[in-house]
Amino acid sequence: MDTKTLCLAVLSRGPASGYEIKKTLEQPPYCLFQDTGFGSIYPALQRLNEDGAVATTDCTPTRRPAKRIHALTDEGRSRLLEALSQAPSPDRLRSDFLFTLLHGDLLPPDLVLEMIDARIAELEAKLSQVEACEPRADSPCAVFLHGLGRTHYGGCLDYLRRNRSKLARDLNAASAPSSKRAAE
Amino acid sequence: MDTKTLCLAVLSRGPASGYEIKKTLEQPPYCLFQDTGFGSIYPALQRLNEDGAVATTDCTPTRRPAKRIHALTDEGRSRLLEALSQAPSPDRLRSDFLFTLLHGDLLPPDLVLEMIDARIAELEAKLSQVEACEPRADSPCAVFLHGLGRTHYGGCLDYLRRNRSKLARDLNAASAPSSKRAAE
DNA sequence: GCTTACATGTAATAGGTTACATGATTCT
DNA sequence: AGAATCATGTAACCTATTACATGTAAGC
Repeated sequence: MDTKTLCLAVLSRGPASGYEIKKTLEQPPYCLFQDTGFGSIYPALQRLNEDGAVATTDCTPTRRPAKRIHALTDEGRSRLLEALSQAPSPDRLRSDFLFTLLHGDLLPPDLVLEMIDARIAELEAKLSQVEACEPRADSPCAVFLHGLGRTHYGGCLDYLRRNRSKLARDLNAASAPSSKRAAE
Repeated sequence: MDTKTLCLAVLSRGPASGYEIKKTLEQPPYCLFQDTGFGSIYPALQRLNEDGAVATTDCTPTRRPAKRIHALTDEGRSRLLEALSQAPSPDRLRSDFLFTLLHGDLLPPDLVLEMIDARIAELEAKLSQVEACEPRADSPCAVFLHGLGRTHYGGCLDYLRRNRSKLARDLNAASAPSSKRAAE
């Protein structure tokens, strides 16, 4: 999904400014599977306006960078529908954490364990963030997605918590086969 | 992680050509959280060679595009270690599927359900792919990651399978509040 | 008074993806 | 003989990130 479609999707919930779109995208559920900066949003909104997909009106002309509210047009709505109807392109995950973990054998055991602890803390934060934003009950899809998010984060968290100590043992056994110093 | 680090990591398992690196990256476990094309790999290897991080030797000089084997140098190894020791930057997931699902209320229920079925099939394929590649028992980190992958895919799959029918019901109830045609 | 949040936009850069270009070898 | 796989590389393009540039309003 390109930034234009992203903007259209957010605008389908109601008119908004570029700044507000960015804020919406920063919060769950969007922040869980998308990320975009101002540098992508503003140009996208301009092109969308040129193409007639959104109607832009200056809301606060007195203010210097006037707040520009963008509203979906019929053209924009049908474009969004079309984009959404396409077969979704495969997920793209870039995870430095997972990548590092895969090569954890090259690193000092303590460092690996620290990274896992940090990840556990992050997942806890994300999970409570997800749980905090209750989906609207009138949207079956939002409810479904909410549950999926909870399952995903909860499952990973659970795994990390339950297998951390085993990894710690195995790692220390591998790094000290004979008998180095035991504790630090 | 940029492509250069990716190449160094693959080369830490042993010398390889650019083509072989690409193949390795296409398979689990790498393919689960990374993706890179030839257009990124070959330039990266050239720069790595210029920087002295890898030693490149033409393996089959008779063949026209000679097979070029790249081997990690000490410089390359310490560079890899350094990159791996950094605090991992946050995961970046771009999921058209999740994005579409979030806006599923705008789409015909049947289309949403079809997408979920397709996703279930994809996840089944990925899970069996992950389960097929048994990690080396001597690498605690690889074993840990393998378990994490299984937990992740298994958990998502389980959720989708168990909640699909509920979503179908809710979606049809929402789209036909009174009494449209029942079946198609 | 200072800092944070609001608010928009441009320009430079870096990076990756796609398409192109070429050719050998192996399998069917 | 033809297709698929092996094998490397360049160039164009597209996109996103980053830094820059500017200014207001609200809260501390």
